[in-house]
Amino acid sequence: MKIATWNVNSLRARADRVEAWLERSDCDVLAIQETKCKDENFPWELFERMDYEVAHFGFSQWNGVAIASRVGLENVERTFPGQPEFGKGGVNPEQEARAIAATCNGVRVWSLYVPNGRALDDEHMPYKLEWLDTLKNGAEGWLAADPEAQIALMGDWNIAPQDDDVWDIDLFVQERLTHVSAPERAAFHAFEEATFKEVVRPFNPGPGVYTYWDYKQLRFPKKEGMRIDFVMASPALASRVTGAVIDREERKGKGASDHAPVIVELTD
DNA sequence: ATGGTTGTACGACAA
Repeated sequence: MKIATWNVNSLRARADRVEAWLERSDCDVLAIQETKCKDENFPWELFERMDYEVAHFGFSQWNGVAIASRVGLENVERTFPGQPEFGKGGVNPEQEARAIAATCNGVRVWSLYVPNGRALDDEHMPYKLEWLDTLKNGAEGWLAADPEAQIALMGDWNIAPQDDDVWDIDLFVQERLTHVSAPERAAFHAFEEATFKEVVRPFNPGPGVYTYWDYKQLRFPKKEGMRIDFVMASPALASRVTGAVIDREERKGKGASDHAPVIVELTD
């Protein structure tokens, strides 16, 4: 079985590329982030045509997550328990469309779009950290309830856990940029301390291996990217992983998302 | 050339 995650940066703008990619990648499950649409605008026919079931969670032009599967799609869950709202205590607190889960052929798949902290001193940063901590606590509970659970926490984590996960760590530190700060990295490593294993890196070691390249400043041709898309697997799922691929080719050409798809192969 | 983009409520804001 092959499961994948991909921040498509608008599913409607990317519909043709997503369809072509599904066709050639031969993936059984695709966790999608940044659909940037509501259900009424969602390209349901695309997935019908390709014989995938699909579940979507999106209620505005922002965020939006989905899971497509051709090996079953059961017990769909939108948001994780206690998922923080942004602007809590403000006028319009909003629980954003950043997490959806479904069980696909025995694997509990979460499509996650971790909040962007925007700046180290921005109010989105504590939101991001609380969001991750709450998810981690929940995931710990799922494993405590069933240590053999096969859980895939996959998506755009908006964190670069190691210095060589960005093209120039000195620049990030000097400019006080997000994604590489100690609190963000600690929030990421907390999942590993909770016995989840990031299963993409071992098959795709750096330096210079990325999953995202900014549209601006010719980042892709200059090979200046970031490794911020990950698959965190529970121990039982991690033991099934036989390979992982970052599909850098998909970042090429006109009309590409700024993120590459990330595929994980599992034994039966 | 010292900036270079792309997506979304069409236009300011997010990444």
